[in-house]
Amino acid sequence: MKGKNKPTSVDIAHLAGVSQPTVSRALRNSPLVSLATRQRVQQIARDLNYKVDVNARNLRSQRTNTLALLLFEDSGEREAFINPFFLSMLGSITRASAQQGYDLLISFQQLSDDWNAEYEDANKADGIIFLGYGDYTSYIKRISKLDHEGAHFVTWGPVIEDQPGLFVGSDNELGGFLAADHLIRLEHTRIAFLGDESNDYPEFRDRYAGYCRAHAKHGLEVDPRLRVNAFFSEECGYRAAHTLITSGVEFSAIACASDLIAIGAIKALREHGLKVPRDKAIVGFDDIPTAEHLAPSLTTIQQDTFAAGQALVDSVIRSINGETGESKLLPTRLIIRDSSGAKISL
Amino acid sequence: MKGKNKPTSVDIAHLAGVSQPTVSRALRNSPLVSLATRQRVQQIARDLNYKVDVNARNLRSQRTNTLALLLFEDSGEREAFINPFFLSMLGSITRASAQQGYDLLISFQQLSDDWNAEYEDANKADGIIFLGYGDYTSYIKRISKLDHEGAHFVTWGPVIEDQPGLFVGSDNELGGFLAADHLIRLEHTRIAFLGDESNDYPEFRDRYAGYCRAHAKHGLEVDPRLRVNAFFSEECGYRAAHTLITSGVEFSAIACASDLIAIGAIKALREHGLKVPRDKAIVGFDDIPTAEHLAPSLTTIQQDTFAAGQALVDSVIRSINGETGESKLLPTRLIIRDSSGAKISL
DNA sequence: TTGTAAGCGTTATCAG
DNA sequence: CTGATAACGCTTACAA
Repeated sequence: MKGKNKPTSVDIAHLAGVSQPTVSRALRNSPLVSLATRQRVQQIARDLNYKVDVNARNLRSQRTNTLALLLFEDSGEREAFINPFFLSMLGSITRASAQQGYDLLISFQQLSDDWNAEYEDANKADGIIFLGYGDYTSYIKRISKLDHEGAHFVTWGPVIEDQPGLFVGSDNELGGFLAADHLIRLEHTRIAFLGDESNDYPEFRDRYAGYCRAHAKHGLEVDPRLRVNAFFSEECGYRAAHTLITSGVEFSAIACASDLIAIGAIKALREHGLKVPRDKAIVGFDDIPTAEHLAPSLTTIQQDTFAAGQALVDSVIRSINGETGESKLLPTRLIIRDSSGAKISL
Repeated sequence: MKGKNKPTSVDIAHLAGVSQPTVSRALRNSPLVSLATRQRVQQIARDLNYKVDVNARNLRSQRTNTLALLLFEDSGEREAFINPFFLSMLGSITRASAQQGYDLLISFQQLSDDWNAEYEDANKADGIIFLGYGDYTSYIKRISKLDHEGAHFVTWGPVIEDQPGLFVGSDNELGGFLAADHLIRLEHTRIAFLGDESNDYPEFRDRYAGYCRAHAKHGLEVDPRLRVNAFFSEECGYRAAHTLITSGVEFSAIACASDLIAIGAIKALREHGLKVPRDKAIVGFDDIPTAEHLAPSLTTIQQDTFAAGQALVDSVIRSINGETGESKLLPTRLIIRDSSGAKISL
């Protein structure tokens, strides 16, 4: 049934009347092999549909030409649901690694799992890209360990000085600033912030920090009662907005720590008879594909997933090659649409 | 710098005072090894953080425990843009393969590329999952070849009798039927169809066939002028709708061959001052995440990506294990939202 | 420019 | 239940 007698380099060596290493060299286009033999060997290889056995190659060379992408999610997200922002990242990482000639092995992990799992230890991959939102205190430990072991990896997340390993991340502080600054310029002074309150998630913490800086810049006080706990999901955003509305705390706008939260918040507002942006202005964060199609279309902070994918892949590869990598902070930008009421009031 | 002296099974053998194959057996929990040695060996392995080198293992066993996912796109899609429907598929395939204990190697290909590339030939993977929309006539040839070579693969796409290889796909004909039937029940008699006209894309052809069947069932003629060429993207849908509107052909509803097409069509209608669903009713296809958030929310045909991912993974794995697999047709269902005007007119 | 020899770290096969 | 021995198919050194 299997029918396939895969040809080996030895077979080709026989047919071409050369030694087996010569075949190997010829196929790698080594200039050490004469043009004549090189072409002869390559022709035969093509005829037989010969493909180098990567396992043998990897075993011998101790290199896999493969990157592993570990996507971890902290909370018990609904099965088979992936945050659309990470899906975009996944797409751009896939393209970037293909472009660099690396295969990509992908894996979903629970943060609770034994993480680095075995990708580099088992020689499945030469390097690892970590992607996800996670509790910082929990993953910083694992990362330190990996770093000590000399693993090659890069993490998507907060870019902080003096932390082990390489990081690539968006400028969340800037994003938070831009969002709040935008709303303040639209004359909002009571702006709620829907995001994680624990400070364990540096992305969210930084977005809030930017929010605070915008307030400071405009001489506004930050009212802690306007910060409402919400995690990633639409569901969380919905509940948070509901809590906010029923709390009686006065507000005229909401800066959301993610687009999913914003979607949930809009839903909650609508159920309370509040119109966006007429009654409450909304700004999201991420710029997921859905954002532009929402009603009203969502003003949000865009993260450049394309650049992010490239930067992540470049970083790991540099690390693999022993070059000293550097962490990289990517700019975020404000995308003005309808939900913030900017177009109406301008 | 690399600092890592990865332990091998030989090291463990020394420490445990047993032969190296015994170590190997113990680690695989073989009952052939006495409980005592098994535990001793496993303890040492844990202490040293030993991980089996997969390249050595794969080379020797000629099995990789890895699946390859080839996502191909036919047209010159915008870089880094992936059809959201395939992104969902990708998510569910990733989960399903993890669940079955397989690693997943993913790769984007242009249909023009040398496809099967080398995944199975190079022993990178034990089996392949093909995902994408593609010109049937073009890929059927490649698939036949793979089939002859005894490769283990499954294709997402049209489930047709007597074609080589294994297929898993949605019941597109049913979906097309449900969409048109729904509109006809809402008293539409002039329903445009926006999708590929060439018949080279069986998914689209089947959706149109279902559309025709619904017309026949209700005793309606199908007007070929109502079939307008559109491919996958929002852009295509936009242009197609524009063409339709300016053509002067009368219509009161549109069945779109994908949600992206529907999004583009809605945009075009709006620009012509036509309201959905008041002036024109719309039904999409796929049920991408954005569909429910559109304004108006999109009535569409849902494909069960969760079941699809599982079925695909199950199929390849069965094929790998030499079991005779069977193609699988997954049901599609109508999701009624606002764009078809159902809720209003009922 | 080519060939020879060795070895990458496992698992398979046999014999004990 | 355990051990010796031989592969798996390639790349690297080194020799010619």
